[in-house]
Amino acid sequence: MLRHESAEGAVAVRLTEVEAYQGIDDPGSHAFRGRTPRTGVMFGPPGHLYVYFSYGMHWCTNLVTGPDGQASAVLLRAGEVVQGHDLARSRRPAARVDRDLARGPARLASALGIDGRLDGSPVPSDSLSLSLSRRPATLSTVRTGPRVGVCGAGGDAQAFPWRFWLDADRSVSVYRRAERARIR
DNA sequence: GCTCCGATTATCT
DNA sequence: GATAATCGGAGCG
Repeated sequence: MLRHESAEGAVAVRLTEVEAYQGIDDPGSHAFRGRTPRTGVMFGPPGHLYVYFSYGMHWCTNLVTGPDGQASAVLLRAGEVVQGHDLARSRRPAARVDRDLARGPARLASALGIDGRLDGSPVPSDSLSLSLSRRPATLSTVRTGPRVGVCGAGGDAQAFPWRFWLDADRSVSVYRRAERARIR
């Protein structure tokens, strides 16, 4: 469960879908081409947010997981809002039902009120915390598969089956064009 | 529920 | 100058 408390209030999300990115050896990772100004945080110590801007309009949130210098991170792809529903709804006016509040990486960042200003923020901190959910995942409910929207070798389902989601959880993001196109 | 399509810009080559 | 770890809305069923 990830919780962000800002001046507007607190929103917490129970994570239901993530993707792993290993680092400089992973062709699907932003870190693959080495350290750049954008990816600098990923190369730092674990326990920090790596927030990047995608497709010209969306923010996506990662948690740096590997040791200093390794650039491993986990992309937070989807979740279920479990605290601060009203605030999350006001940040996500396009979501018609609560299930869609954090169903997708950019939606999750938006619902939590995370943007580029939080790039590099430590977790935990006064405003950010990560904790066990009241409904923790079990091995039998976690499914794995190819990562979404990753182009080239990094999207190879055999080599990098590093998308993890809760089976049958309706807050898991839907497959969209980028992934379907790769399957064909 | 599904498919198609356009929006919009930081980042790197 | 091309690309991209995406989303929302329209139209259909």
